[in-house]
Amino acid sequence: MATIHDVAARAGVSPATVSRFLRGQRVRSAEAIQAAVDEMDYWPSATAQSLQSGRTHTIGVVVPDITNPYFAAVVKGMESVTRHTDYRIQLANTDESSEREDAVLAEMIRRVDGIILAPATEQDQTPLYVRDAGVPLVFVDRDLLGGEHFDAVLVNNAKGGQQAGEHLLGLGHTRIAAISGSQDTTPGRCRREGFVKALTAAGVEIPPEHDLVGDFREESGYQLALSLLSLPEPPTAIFSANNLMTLGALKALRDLRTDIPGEMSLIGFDDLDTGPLLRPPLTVIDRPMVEQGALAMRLLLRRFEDQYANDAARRIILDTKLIERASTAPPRKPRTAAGAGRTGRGRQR
Amino acid sequence: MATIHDVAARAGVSPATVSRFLRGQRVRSAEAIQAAVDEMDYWPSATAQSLQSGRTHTIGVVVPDITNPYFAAVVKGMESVTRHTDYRIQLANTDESSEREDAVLAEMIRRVDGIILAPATEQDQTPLYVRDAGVPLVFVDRDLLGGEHFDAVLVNNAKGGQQAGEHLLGLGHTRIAAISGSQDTTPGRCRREGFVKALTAAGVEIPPEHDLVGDFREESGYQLALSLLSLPEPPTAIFSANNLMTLGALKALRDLRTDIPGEMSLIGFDDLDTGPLLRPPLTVIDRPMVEQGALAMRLLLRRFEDQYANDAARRIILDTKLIERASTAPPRKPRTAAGAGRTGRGRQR
DNA sequence: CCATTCTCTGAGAACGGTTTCAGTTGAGTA
DNA sequence: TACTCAACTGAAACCGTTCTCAGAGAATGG
Repeated sequence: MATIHDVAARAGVSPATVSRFLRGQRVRSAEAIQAAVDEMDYWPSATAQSLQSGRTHTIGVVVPDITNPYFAAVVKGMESVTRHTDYRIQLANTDESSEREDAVLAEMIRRVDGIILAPATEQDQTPLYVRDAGVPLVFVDRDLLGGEHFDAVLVNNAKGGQQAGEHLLGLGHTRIAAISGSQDTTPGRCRREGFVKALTAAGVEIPPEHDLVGDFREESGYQLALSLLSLPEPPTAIFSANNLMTLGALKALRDLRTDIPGEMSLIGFDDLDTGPLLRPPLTVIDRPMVEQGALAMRLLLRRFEDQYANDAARRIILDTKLIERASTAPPRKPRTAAGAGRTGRGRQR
Repeated sequence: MATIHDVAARAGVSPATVSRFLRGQRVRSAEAIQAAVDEMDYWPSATAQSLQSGRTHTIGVVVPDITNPYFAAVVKGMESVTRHTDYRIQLANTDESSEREDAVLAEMIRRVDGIILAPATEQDQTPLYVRDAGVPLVFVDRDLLGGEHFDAVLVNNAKGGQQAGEHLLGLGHTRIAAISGSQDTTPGRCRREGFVKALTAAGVEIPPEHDLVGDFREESGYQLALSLLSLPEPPTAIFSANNLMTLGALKALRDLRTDIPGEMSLIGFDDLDTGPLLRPPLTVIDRPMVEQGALAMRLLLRRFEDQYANDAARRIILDTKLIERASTAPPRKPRTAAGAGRTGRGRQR
């Protein structure tokens, strides 16, 4: 690997002059230097430049699970922004584990200029430590309790949950269940709160056995849906708080041959590529995904510009949107008298 | 940010001694140094260490599209390996563009210790340049013409295509179409070749208008499926060469209300999370995904161990597996006499 | 008690760039 | 011819580590 000294020697100038030439300054021996650079196929060492400048031009991106299509889309959005800059992305998964997140962050702050994080829980303290280390931090998808002073790109989860609730109520459901996400994450908590709020406002109560909490993974959606279906009096509609759990719930309903939406309506949070192709096509609360990633990256890159470096935290809250497809419908038997007879698990076809 | 000099001064020793202590050597003033490190919350600069050692402990991962569930899974597999090491992943998308890939690689070789690449085309020359630069390179999913001297983790694409063809033939199809991927990629070319070979071996010809080539993206699957359906004599079965194009084809069939598998059988390459949930559940050629990523990463990390650094290239070729679900079935009317009547586009229900 | 080994230490030179600072050069002017 | 000033240059310091090497001090052996 040729160094700047080698090039300088070959061109008959000092390393300083080569450095100046490469950064665009006018230099007397430009041709000679260019020739030497070409002949030796010289590229400056990024590491040496980083050491000198104190900047790595690398952004750390920490997400719970890259195979979750939502996060894949978010990362793609980030990439679409960095592509036009000289920043690159260092990626890490936390598998929804705070410990893993702590380890990743502690490591990362030594090698990146900024971090975009979807924290594993709202209570994490490590992110505060990241800021102390002088590394700008942007939250995406999930917030932190006391995170108001950090940039963030979120969605109005409470309203999204509310939309889901109101949609089911509007169809006439009254026995409604929720499969929520981890209650120590912002989306998990807020989606549930918004959902419950909608029901309460309509005078519909959600009994504890219908108010379940999962962990955002497919398996928990599957298990919790199974448990709902085995209740003596199962709900007529389920709200599932993220894409993977919705998939799990769908599998459970399929396994038990529950008719959707005849016997059970299902509404999810976050659309899927295959959402329209599923049997039945899924009704979901949708939100911008790629855009969220792109916005978060732009927010972060702004922090590197002197004029914005000390601005107040910018909190971008995007709106959710109901996409009505065919997995929700009015309940088959509108609740008439108090049911003494227990509703058997129906078999279709 | 405290430096090793600050710590040394505080502990009353030289920087060299602090460095030695930190790397586990025995040192007389261990307690004093430890105390200084703790009090100042000192962490060595990764950049300075890199400059000194010549290693960045970073692996570049270059894939066409991280939102493709296959590549997301592959990356996750890689991450599951690096997690237990002190290597991290730098991620880049190429959007299937050779130019973008060239730019990314040229940049990357200056900042990573090794690269795992799914090349945009088989003809790319830049990867050879990567090796010249002394950066170990491993191919995953896709190979390079003349890439035999590089480590690689691939699947037996030809055999996979053949399996797909034989499956359709076995069901009795004779009017069979293929929606292949880019023919300048290994998987695109080999899957098609294997598929055609199976048909040819059975004496079934695939006319040019049934032998279509897409670009691995959903939209091309959609468009090509549409064009197949608009033929005067459409096929009774389609083989689609990757997950996204299969999704596109499925959407086209859905849009035209084509009955699957009644009117049209569909077999895809690569399974999807939602594969079993789709209407109908998809028959696919499956392959290990997470494992492929993990294997590729292990292959690469081996190159950093002196004892393996100069070993011959290791080429791991994994097997594909047919997963029979409900999107393939015998053709409704087994081909009897030469059809003069043109088969209208059927409407169901 | 001296010679020999062993263990630990710090100064200083890398690593490969950029930046500062004090020149040097040469053109333009009096 | 001497003087001024702008444009360019190179030596050396610096970024924060690790490594080399010579030397100091302690332990061991005779």
